[in-house]
Amino acid sequence: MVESERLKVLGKGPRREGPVAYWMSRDQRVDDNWSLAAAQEMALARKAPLAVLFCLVPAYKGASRESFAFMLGGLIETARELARRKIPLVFLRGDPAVEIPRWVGEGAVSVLFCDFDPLREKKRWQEAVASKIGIPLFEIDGHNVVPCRFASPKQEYAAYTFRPKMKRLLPRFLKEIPSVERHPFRWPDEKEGERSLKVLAESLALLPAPQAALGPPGALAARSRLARFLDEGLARYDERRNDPNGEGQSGLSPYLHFGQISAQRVAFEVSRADVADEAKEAFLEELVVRRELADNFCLHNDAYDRFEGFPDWARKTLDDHRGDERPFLYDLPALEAARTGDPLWNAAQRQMVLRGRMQGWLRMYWAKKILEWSPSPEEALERAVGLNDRYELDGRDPNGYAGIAWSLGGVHDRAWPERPVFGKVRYMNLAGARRKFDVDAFCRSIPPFE
DNA sequence: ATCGGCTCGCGCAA
DNA sequence: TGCGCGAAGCCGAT
Repeated sequence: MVESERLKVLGKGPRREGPVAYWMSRDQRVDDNWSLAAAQEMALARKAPLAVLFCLVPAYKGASRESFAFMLGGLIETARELARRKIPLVFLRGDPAVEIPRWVGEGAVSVLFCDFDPLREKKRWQEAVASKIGIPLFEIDGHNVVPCRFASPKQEYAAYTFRPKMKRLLPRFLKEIPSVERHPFRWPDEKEGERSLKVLAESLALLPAPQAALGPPGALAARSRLARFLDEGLARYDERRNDPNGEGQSGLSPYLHFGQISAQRVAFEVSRADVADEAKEAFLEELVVRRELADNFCLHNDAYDRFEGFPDWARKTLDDHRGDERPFLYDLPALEAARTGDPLWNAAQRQMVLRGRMQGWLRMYWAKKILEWSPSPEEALERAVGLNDRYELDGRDPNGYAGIAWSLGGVHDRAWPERPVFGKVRYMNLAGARRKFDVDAFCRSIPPFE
């Protein structure tokens, strides 16, 4: 039974007979998917067929072809899993605001479910779809462990204001998730799913061959990554996560971003793991508190990727320092090609481009240096967001926008001693990195661009 | 190696 | 209204 806390009615319409559909976007999995479970629950109650829709938006936010390949690889697995349960995955391409209503109308669908997503493009698509389809549109938040709208009704000032709310609510959401069963009511067009699978495979064939450095996509790969982390990484997570040398982090971020694994599943397994409480707390702090704080930030702050989204004190202090001399200025091509005077920054940039992921602590350092080396905060923000969205497998995600806003604009942070360019925004430098870990070993470990 | 100061504002206690 | 405290820090003093 899906909790009402996960549900928001985005569109209303008359109750009528007909198939049920789920417009999958951010949660691209079959297992542990509350939206899909809710859709099936309703379809079973109505003795109606069920289909899952996915609408691919070409060139979405400048994502790299490797990111698309990672997503499509996961979607093919999802399509096969759905087929085993006699549920077609219908694969559309184009503008969701056009394609979803068209398909819903042609199929005489009676109810549509969708995922929760706080980003503006997704909200606009959902609004457009809701206004066009004339049937109920139900949003289900199965991406967050504690549903975002329920966790807090406003933008949280910092982690310390959000953490107690999460701590209080988390236990009631750490539980088993209903599985999706073989659907007894057949979709009218039996070939629909097969045709989509073919289109998916063709789309994937046009993209670059999967690179081993990026890691394998899909729900199965995500589960085995989780199993390995529970086995080998979790116990020492607290001491190793901030060292870019080695495998201290879980490596789950790309899977979580595409919803190839459920955060609730990860949190549930971690909470039951046989390790010290400190290790669990440290990981759940990242997975739940920080990750879901990012959704909170984007949902309640329309300017989540703009200067105007920074807190007053940070905007003021950055304004005060606009005229400061910037001794090292790089243009975007120099940054993109990892040709700056900072070997650590260059290595971090290469790690992102070559592997589609950057170690967590380095992401902060990386973004702050872009502020230091850009003519204005606005330019820095645009560059950081653009590079992150393009090259990170987990780019185009609230976590990226919140992380960059933390680094450049003091979001969820506090004021620090005033200095050039940064003003009172927290500063980081290479000396600090050297204090924390072996910088040279890290730089050597990332190969140069050829 | 360790420590205090730097600095802002939220949220709670009073 | 006062007070404690906070994602990953820096820097200089001891």
